[in-house]
Amino acid sequence: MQYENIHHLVERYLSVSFIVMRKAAALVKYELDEDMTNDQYYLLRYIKKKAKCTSTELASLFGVNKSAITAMTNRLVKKGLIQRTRDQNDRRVVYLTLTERGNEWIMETEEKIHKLVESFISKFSEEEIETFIQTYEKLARILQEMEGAS
Amino acid sequence: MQYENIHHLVERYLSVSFIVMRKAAALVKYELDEDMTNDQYYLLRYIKKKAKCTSTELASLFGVNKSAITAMTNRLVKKGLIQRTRDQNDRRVVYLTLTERGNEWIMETEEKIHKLVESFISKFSEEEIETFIQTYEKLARILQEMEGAS
DNA sequence: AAAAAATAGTTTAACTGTTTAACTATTAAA
DNA sequence: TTTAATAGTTAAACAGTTAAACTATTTTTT
Repeated sequence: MQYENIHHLVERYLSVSFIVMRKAAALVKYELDEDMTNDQYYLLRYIKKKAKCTSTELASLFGVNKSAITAMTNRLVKKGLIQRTRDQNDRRVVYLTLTERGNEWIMETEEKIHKLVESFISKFSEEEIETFIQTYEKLARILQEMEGAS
Repeated sequence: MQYENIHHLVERYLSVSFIVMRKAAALVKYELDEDMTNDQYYLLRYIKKKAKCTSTELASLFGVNKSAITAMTNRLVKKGLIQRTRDQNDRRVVYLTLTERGNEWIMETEEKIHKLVESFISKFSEEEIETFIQTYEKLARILQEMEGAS
């Protein structure tokens, strides 16, 4: 498939995705407690959704080495927001779960972040945002497939 | 404006934007030389586009403190990819420009990154991608306005 | 014109996130 | 029962970030 202005489309995509990434990150950061980072928020958010998960799973989700996850989880354990428990059937595996404090923190924070996202999503028509998210989700699937292929 | 499933839309947006951000970053990184980072690519890309720019401008673009830009530009100067020159009219101002090597590097790299982005953009119909980018650009404008307001 | 305030950029210390390589412990496969 | 593979950690080195204090210069106020 070949478009006339493919070069221009790519330029627009690169510029806009960079800007949205940085500005959205800044707005999310603004909602968090002083001592918490965006990555820590996304990590806790994921554990909350899955109830429990492993380092390997997080490394794949974040697209980083497992040792990066070890470092991040160490900080969250130190803060008392998550805990490690070994699988009794396969003692290589370590499950990460939220502590009570971790659960409270992510609940409160999710509320703030939801309000933030609502505040800009509500500036689009329902049809526009639905179409946008559908294409975005298709893009996510394509990127995940490409990762495996390359 | 109130949607029925606003909560669900926000959840989808948060999940998909996180995944696309991380996976796209991994794919871009894969195209770069070993010793170059994504942020360095985006910084050089911006200087190329503007021909010359200042720390303050980059700090605003990246949404970070000026000292973060100083650190980044120091590394790029050390690598011989950019250079600093003082404005003769206002000697507080330092302009950043590409060196010849910096220009060559960004030209080669832009070609690789364009091919990468084309490879997934071409999986959408022209109408779908045009609509998507338009909404994405509208989102970028909204986020930039919000930043000023908050 | 002199003093005060604002602007552009740098330095430093401390921290988060990241990779690579070497490592431990455990389980699965030959 | 060796050998492989898997799950996770450690340590060193670096990129990116913030906050606060700083230098140098220009603009505004009085």
